[in-house]
Amino acid sequence: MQEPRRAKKKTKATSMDIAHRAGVSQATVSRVLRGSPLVNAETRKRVEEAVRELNYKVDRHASSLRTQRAGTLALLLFEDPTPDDSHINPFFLSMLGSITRACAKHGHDLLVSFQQLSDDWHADYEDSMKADGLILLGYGDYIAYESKLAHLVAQGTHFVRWGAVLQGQPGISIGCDNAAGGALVGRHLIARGRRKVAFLGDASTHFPEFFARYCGCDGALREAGLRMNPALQVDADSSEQSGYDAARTLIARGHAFDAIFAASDLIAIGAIRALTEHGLRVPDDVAIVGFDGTPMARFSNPPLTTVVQDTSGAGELLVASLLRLVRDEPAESVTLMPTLEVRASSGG
Amino acid sequence: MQEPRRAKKKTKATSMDIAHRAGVSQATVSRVLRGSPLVNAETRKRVEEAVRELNYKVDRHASSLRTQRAGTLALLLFEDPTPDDSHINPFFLSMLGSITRACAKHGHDLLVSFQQLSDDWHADYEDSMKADGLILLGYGDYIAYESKLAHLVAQGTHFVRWGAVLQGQPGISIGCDNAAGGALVGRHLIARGRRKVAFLGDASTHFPEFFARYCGCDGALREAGLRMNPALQVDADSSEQSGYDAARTLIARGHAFDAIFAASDLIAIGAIRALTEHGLRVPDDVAIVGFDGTPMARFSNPPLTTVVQDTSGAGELLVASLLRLVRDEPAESVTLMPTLEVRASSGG
DNA sequence: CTGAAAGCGCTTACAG
DNA sequence: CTGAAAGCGCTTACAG
Repeated sequence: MQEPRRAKKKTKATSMDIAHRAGVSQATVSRVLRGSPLVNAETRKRVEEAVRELNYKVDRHASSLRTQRAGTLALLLFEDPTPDDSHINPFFLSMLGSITRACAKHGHDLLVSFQQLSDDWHADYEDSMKADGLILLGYGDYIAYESKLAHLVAQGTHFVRWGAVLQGQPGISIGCDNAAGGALVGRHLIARGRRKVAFLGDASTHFPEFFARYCGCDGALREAGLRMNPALQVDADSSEQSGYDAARTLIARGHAFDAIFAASDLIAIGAIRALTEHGLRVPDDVAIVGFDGTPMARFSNPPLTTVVQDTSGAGELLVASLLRLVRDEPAESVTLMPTLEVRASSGG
Repeated sequence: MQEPRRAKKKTKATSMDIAHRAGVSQATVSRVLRGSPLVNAETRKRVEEAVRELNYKVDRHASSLRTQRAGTLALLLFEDPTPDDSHINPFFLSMLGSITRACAKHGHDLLVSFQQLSDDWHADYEDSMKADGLILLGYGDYIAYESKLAHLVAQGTHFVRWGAVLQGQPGISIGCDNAAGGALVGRHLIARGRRKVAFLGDASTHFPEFFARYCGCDGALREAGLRMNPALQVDADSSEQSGYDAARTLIARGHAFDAIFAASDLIAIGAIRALTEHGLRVPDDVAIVGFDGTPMARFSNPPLTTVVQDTSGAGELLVASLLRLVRDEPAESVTLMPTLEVRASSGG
């Protein structure tokens, strides 16, 4: 007899209970639940009824132990530059949303974990059978990052990452066409009559996403006989504070500029704050364009023109590609086209 | 012979492999890995070495099947009013961050799932042994919600929820002391010389969090011989658009007001936009205070005074309480004290 | 179309 | 302190 100290959960039904109730073997119950065609329609109906009556759910661990499939993916979210709580880049949170939805659509569960880029990664999700594969999300110094990717490949880990798609890169990546995005910005600013475009964000091979945005914008300027001026580039990582600091540095240098291309929306919003404090008007004195298409771009003052990344498409593609890898099917890196959303910060 | 079509993952090591290598029984390997004291120090060392050499990880499914513990919690995030992708309330995303961290700290994994409040919930995470318990996050019509909570209790599901802590409520809740937060706002506005305080947000038992904020503010006004004027209350759910619409409605009503207490930061930011469009200055003509303490409050223009909820404390408490329930230990509902962060939108 | 049986990789009484 | 053995709840060849 169980001690009824508190409302005890009644013991969970097993496939044995279902079998008994439906008058079939336990193997047949399993066949029905896995959707095997090898079951008589009548039998199937009896089993399904028993399943409903007892509110039976297949035990995930028993099933996974037998099939050697977890039915789960793991999302590793890197948050290196801003280790302070709750200050995750909102762009990655949009990605998290779309990845979660894509997982559900593909009938998989999603484990979420935050990682320091510097840490040993929880790549052991797969070794412990907790997940069939990994989705890596978050930027950081790519040079350090790449060797870890190579390590994952060497271990045979199934993974996809979000980020710059580069030649000869280990593993497969899904990323925004950052150069195309940068070109959209360059052409837009030129069409608005701007000539001296500053860039806030690291622009080196250590941060290939930002670098490609820079180069794309430069390419568009060159089409118009202009070019980016390295004296108007200031390093910044993707945070409001960093954007604020970078804009102040830019102003302090004393070179003239009439537009800022910020490598991310957060940087742009920090830059607007710095410019406003300094008595510069946006967009009258300086046009500003961000990158990412985060919700806050719409609410900033003035509303921010931004390059919108296709987060829904990205989530779906990340999940679908990873599931292909898990099934040992071929998959390849893909680049997604961004779009420009014009708002008041660049003259509307 | 395996077909070497592509780099095959070498077969995963099992505890048997470790046992063989360390020259002990498989049972002893298991004891070492579970930290049993019933192992000789020498033996332990040999086993640990073999574990390291073969990069062995305990198989989660085998372990969980045996122990009947998943070692995993599930987070159900409701997003009813705004089903459009990527527009999740940033406050909940902060919560997600802190919950993730708290889970890691307590040695548990976290499954994340988005749910429609109207749907059948994925309460079956526990029935299928995928998770030991549920964390419920997200507001919505509480009246509809409460019956679902009662249902979960009746089923013996282990869960905690974030939200208003009410008398006689089913299950346990962790929530902000919304009335105290409202009182902070009321006293602050009075101290700034404001007298006619409008409220943007539903204020009924259907939305007990907003309602308590309203009542708390009203209580503070009464201490000063004033009170909230129902004619200055406009319904709104927690979105920028809804805040914008509500502020326009408020203005259209034509009653004088010199302050707005917005039930959330998103509502406040929408309200600022509406006021600005209408030629009203913040804070000179109207002081505005939000609620939540989201990152965007700092970046809004003007920066938004807001009631900061303790998301780190909340995440930790949610996880710790749920784990107590899972272990059949007593746990109870708790209310967390918020703080007021004063910025320029209320006169600084 | 169905059942009996083996086995996935652990954990933990039980016996020594 | 250690090993042999049972068993967690499934899935899937195998035999009929």
